Amino acid sequence: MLSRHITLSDIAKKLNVSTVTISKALRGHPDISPKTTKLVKAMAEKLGYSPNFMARNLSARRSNTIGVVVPKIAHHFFSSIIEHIYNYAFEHNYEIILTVSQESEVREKKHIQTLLSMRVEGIIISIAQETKNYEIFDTVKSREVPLVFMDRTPDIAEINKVTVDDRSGAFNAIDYAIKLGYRNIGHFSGNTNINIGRERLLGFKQAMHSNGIEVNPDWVLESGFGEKSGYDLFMKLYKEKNLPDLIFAVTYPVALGIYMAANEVKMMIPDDIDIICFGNAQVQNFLLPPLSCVNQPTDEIAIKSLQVLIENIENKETFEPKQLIIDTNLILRGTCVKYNRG
Amino acid sequence: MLSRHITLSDIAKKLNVSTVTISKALRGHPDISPKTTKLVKAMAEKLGYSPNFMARNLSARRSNTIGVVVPKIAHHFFSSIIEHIYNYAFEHNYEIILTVSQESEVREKKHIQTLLSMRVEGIIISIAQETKNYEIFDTVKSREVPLVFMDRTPDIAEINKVTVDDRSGAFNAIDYAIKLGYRNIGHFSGNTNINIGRERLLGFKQAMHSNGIEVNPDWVLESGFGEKSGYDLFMKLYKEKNLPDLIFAVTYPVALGIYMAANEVKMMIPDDIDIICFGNAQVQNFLLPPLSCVNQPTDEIAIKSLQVLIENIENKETFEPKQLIIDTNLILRGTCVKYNRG
DNA sequence: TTGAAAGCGCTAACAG
DNA sequence: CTGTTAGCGCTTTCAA
Repeated sequence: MLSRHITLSDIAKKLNVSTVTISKALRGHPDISPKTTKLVKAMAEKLGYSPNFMARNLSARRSNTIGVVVPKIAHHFFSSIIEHIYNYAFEHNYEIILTVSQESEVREKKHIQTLLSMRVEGIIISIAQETKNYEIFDTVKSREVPLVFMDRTPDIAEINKVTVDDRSGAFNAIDYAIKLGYRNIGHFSGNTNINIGRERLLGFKQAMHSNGIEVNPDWVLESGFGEKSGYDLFMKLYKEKNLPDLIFAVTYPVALGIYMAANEVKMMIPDDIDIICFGNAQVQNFLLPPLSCVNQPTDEIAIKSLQVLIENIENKETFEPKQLIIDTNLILRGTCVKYNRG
Repeated sequence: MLSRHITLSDIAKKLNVSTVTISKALRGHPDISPKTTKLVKAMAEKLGYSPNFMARNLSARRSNTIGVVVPKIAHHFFSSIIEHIYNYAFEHNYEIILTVSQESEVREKKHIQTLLSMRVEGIIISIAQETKNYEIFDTVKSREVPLVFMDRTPDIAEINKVTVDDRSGAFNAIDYAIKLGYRNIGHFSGNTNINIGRERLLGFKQAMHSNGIEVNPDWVLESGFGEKSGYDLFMKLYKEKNLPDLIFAVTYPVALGIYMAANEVKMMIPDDIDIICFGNAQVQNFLLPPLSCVNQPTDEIAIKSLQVLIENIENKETFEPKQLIIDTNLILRGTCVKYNRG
């Protein structure tokens, strides 16, 4: 780092004033006369001054920075959410420090510690699928750093949460499918340790029950949220020669994994096996066949999460934890073939 | 921020030693006896101490942090690269500050200034498509902050660059297509202001020329790198009733835009119109039809970029700018239909 | 082996 | 309007 960087006192010396004057002038403080302010700014510009973020924040005791922890980034749902978070934060003058846990609890914990170390003013997190120990969140709380759980949340009371209505999203999808005539329906549920897995599974079961259909336990399989899970589970059922007619995939990547596996064993979607998944991505329109899904509005999730967080940051004393639930909607495309033939 | 955070002196008081002892002990400095070190660490743990990143870096004059600027994030190429960068940085004990320019020159500049302000030790950047003014990069240079341009680079000598071999990637794809029998080939070239647009266009033209085929200027269209560009250009040609047999799309999103447009006007890919694009994504296998592409190894791009950067950071005195060029390979799938029928 | 002193670059009080 | 003083939390000499 070595001081190739201009400091306040460099400018001060040039102008024969104190560093305080410079500091104030640069921030447009009303103490300083317009004349001096102009002069100072000009000199700063000329010298290529760039304020030392760390010194400034250390001194001012605030960082204007928000930490974000997501499990994955090369995944449409998260990359889209992150993009929205960046945009909104940018408009509201917060910096974002993004970290990626890679679905690892250890890494997640380390990232949170780093963020605390950076003295971020708040954290938005979507927890890793393997996360079981919630102590670290207590740590965050004890540091009085506002925290918002987004989409993937642990089961803790009195926290800020922004989730989608997973249960009714799943319910509506399956209920609709049943009304179309599907009976043999399976569900690749991801990890039911996490709310999204658990709730989607619940919605699935409720839809089955309320339509008087038995759930076949062979077809309701738990695993992860990625391509590999979809691929592996499909292959398992394929080898057992025990495939349902329709699979409800807990995420879009899981559905992709099914496409991959089906493709490999030359089974045709949607005729031999059909799919609906939770989570939308534009590209689903162009899959072979186009993939039906439960749409979760990523922009709304991102913006609401940030709004809650900022509100919490800016009204620490009076703020009460908020739980927002965002609606989903069913989008029917090439899969869910009975819809198209109906 | 208010001090809900434990400091060195909090620990020091508890233990009746100086902050210096604590500081050293915590960092495992050999000055301190194993006994005290153990005691200090235990107490720090107990109190939930987390070092103040800003204070530490301000004092130590280094941040152990690397800044990254990308134009987009909800795009497989970049999200994949970023994921690799995170992983590699994590292993090498650097923090990553990721920023997204959204293809905007203004935002890009602001982000770079923020990164400088944060005193990052180096920057990896993939420039926005509209960026024309390179002054900011001189600023970075004058601050002696190592800089690596990744994939999308400006035309400046004496800089670190990690790019793929865009020209021969494009050349090979088109040359191959021609040998398969295609004659009426168009190219949606993106923005040729940037190396990747320019080089891919060049490769395209060279392949055409070297096979003695005239380039039809109506079919070689410049625009952006996103879905919308592909969509708009396709619609333009469609309305003019002047479509080639094969379109070479400068990026995967541009190709997706073509899928969207073709779908809308009920033209069939690959029979009515065919596509090859630059850039790979796993999901391309499952498009209707699967999309042929020039594959760019994102892991290699990411890791090499970071390696060059870290080398530059750690050997500032002796380091010489490096230009790495990474090979591509052609992946033929459902599009490029003559291949499949050949 | 430990600690006192000084300072990183900046800002918040308070005085002048 | 401007400057002095003090201190944010930490690390780096250098002395004890």
